[in-house]
Amino acid sequence: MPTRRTIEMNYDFREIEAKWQKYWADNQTFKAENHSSKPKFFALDMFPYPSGAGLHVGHPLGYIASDIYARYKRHKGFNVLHPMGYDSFGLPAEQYAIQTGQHPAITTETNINRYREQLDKIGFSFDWSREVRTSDPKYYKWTQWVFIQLFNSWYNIDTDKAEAIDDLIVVFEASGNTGINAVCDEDTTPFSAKDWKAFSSKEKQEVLLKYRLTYLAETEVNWCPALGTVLANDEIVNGVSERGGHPVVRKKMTQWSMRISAYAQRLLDGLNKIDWPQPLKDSQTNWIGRSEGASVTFNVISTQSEVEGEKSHKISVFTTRPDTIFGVSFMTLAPELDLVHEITTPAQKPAVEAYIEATAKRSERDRMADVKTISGAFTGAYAEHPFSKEPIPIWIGDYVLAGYGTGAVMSVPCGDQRDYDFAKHFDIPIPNIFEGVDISEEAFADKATTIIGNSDFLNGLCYKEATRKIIDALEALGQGEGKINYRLRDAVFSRQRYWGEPFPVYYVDGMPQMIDKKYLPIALPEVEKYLPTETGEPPLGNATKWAWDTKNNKVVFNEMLKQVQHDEDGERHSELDSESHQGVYPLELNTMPGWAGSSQYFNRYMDPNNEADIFSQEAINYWQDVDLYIGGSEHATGHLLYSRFWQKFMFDKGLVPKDEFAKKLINQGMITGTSAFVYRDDAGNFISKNLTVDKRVSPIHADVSFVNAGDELDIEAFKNWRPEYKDAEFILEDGKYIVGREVEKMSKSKYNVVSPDSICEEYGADSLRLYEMFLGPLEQSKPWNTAGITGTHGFLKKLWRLYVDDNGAKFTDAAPTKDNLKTLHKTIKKVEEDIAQFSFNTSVSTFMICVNELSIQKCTSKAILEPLAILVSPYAPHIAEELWSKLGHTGSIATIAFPIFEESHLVESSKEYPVSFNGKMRFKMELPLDMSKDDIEAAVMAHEKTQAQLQGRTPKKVIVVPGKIINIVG
RNA sequence: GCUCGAGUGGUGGAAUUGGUAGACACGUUGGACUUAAAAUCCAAUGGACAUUAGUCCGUAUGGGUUCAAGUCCCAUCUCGAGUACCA
Repeated sequence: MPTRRTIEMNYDFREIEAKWQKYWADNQTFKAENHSSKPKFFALDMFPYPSGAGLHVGHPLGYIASDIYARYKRHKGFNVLHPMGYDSFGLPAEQYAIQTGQHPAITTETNINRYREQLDKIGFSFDWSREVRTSDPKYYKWTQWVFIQLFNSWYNIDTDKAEAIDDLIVVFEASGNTGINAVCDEDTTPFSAKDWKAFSSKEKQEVLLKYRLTYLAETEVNWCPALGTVLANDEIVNGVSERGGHPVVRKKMTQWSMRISAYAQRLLDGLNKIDWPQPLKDSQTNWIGRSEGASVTFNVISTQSEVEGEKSHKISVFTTRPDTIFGVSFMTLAPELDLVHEITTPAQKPAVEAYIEATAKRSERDRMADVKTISGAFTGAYAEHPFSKEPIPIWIGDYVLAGYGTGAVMSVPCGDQRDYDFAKHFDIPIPNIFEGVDISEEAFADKATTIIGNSDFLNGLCYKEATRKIIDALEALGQGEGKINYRLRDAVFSRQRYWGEPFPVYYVDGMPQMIDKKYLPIALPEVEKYLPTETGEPPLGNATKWAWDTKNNKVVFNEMLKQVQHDEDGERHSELDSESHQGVYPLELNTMPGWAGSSQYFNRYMDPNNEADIFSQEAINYWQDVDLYIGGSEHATGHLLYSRFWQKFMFDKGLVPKDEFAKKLINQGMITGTSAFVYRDDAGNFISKNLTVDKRVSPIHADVSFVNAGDELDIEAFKNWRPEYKDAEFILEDGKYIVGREVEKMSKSKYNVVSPDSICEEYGADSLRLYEMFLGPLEQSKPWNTAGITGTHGFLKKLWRLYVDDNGAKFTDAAPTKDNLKTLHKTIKKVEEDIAQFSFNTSVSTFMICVNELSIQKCTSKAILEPLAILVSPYAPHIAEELWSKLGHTGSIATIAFPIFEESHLVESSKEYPVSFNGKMRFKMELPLDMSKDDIEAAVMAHEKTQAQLQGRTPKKVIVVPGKIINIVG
């Protein structure tokens, strides 16, 4: 039993860490103030989804890095905002609810509590008074509120920002929509002020919906009738659902969409002013996919079969190569375009319809994955070339995607490989419009060396000139114009799920109405079952109390609705005539997607308990934006793009002062697990790894907790793991069973998960924090190996012994020696440089070197040991606090000023020069640093080893770089 | 296919503007202390040759630039991440 004395003298991390974690909580040490004379610093982590599996050692990596930075900034005199919260809406909780009937709110609460316990044990300096949870009605009230703001806005291209929909109505009333330059639906038709005034209220709402930044639209989704739900592309494998293997069909559904495409150019431009990793910026750039070119309209030539009175058709295409327009030998349409049915001739109808049916069966992903197979069908129709007036056959082909551009291309086989392959396959002519280029084998797509030929008025021109000239000609003809196209599509914002934010929306006459801010939040209703309804409605269709009473402004029971009608597809419609509804209307049944709650949480942290506003202007004006954001790169084109979009929208509305929410972003790398394998032969025996050569064995994952640092298996533990292993035979080598090891993603199913709890228990949080950083560069992925933690744990013990030994406190008031000061200041310098570059692994080594040197120097001087404790504090805060109090200080070390580096302690008078011969280092010699080049050369030449190296030769050249190196050539 | 990133001992990884390759750890080996173990401390540890002195090889591969290359240039290979018929 340890005496009081040994607890005092030994590094008892368990007691120390518990003590300081309690101190920080009791004293609210890390509470950030919204009023401060100090400069602000906002250090943010991507908040986690609280899964049932808890944290493994990979999760805290980024949190430790940002915590070190946050603590460092406090030492540097900043008012630091370092919050944490939970992205607590999501599918796993809902799945669990479906299986067990347990309410997702309960499992979510349980998981959050477990996360909190695990996070607390690691000693983070989070300001927990600012915690947010996306599934908390007090939080999602503001998610709903932002949605309403988006609904009430439209995008004005002339001012290049979002503006109030009310202002748009004023314009409509005065002059219709013809003078408006807005981002809106493609099918928006022109109307005058007079037309507008003549529209019914419903017609007006329909028109406005085409302009709103969030709007209802028919979207194609992957519908799985058996599961009664919509699936994401990656939930579909080989055309059937991943869960259950049910068939999936493409289906059009009315869903909320976000007009993010309005911000495409600004999202692109904004990348230039933020310090984010280049790969992440690249992937956003590719995702937005800007391409410059022209839109060209082709007239479809009337066919004899055309029904009388049918309007003439036009096909609009986008092309990046309008200069090659004289090389067009056919056009290709996406099979799903409605236009296809309208232009197909009777003779071609069977072939075309068969083809459309065949492509509908393939998922979008299948179609995209299969690049090699060329398929298509001729419609029998022809388009007219805008200049040559020649007829151009119109084909359909699944290599043209309905969702990109207009879903139609002008095919130039000599200039585009896909068009070339298509033309070859179907024996379509391939006219050559390039000067001096052979296209008998493949298409020619190099813009830089293009000289146009065989193209009427474009002959002899290069790509740039031809493009300019053809766009002018198209404009003169009224059949085209220069255009910039973006790949970025509007984002679907509806999910047929239960565990998400409800929309603050009810429907009158099928038109969506927003609920006033006063009555928010609209809380998730209770449901019996979390599955879709029998009629195929989303889970909220099961709610019995889910209607909006506009008289009393509250959610009421569905009985208050007079009737609910369903159409053939099972969709609920509010076909209640205005007499019968008595002011009660059906509420939206969809919920918001996972990214809704995470798109503005960083701003909410600034003023998380504000009930009147999303945040006060005072708070946002003080905190401004995120100074450092750390998180995984997997969010590159999801969360990080949507958040930037919402931020720009909020900026347009004057709600936030910055149009980019995070100045600096770092992607932490993944920590991989080192899986362990045992090898079972056909007889069921387990054979030690090195005896498996030439044997037929199957590797089986063994839990890594059964394996020691020497890869030896704890056979008893393994036998007790599973009943089927109870009586297994083990064939040993040298009396041991050795496992095989392999680096894989850390995952429960691979039994290679290491939990931070057991590490904290055995070695302490400070050891864990240091080790996670010591593993390697923050941004790289690296394998976890628990055995190595003895390195950082040993360092902490060594650090402790610098201050305390068996006789108690060691430190003295003795003046520091020159060596002591040199060691200290070398460390300050290196650590500050490392933190500035987020190179935390090298600063841990630097601490080790520092402590090794001070131990050798037998340093006991408080003048060294006090600043050292502060230096270490961001990395290993518990031990630093304890040492600080042992040094006689009261209160926390957290805001004590960081030691100041003084160059004077590092000034050297001499240098041990490496002396190289023909670039190879042979020996070293100590020389004064102020020695002139000539004197150095003379000294080196006089050295006996130089003569031995030269063996009588005369050097051709002697290179002296003062303070660096000497190289003798010859 | 395209875009981006990375290849250094048995392992994780160091190495400012080109200037002593392998810091710091883990592991391994030997030693001290101990009845023993743990803990701790000391020493060795890229490879080959050599009694020592020392020599040669060595940062994925092949070239190149340079007094000097892990670092710069060209080509190739391998691995990882993202993305995908984008007109």
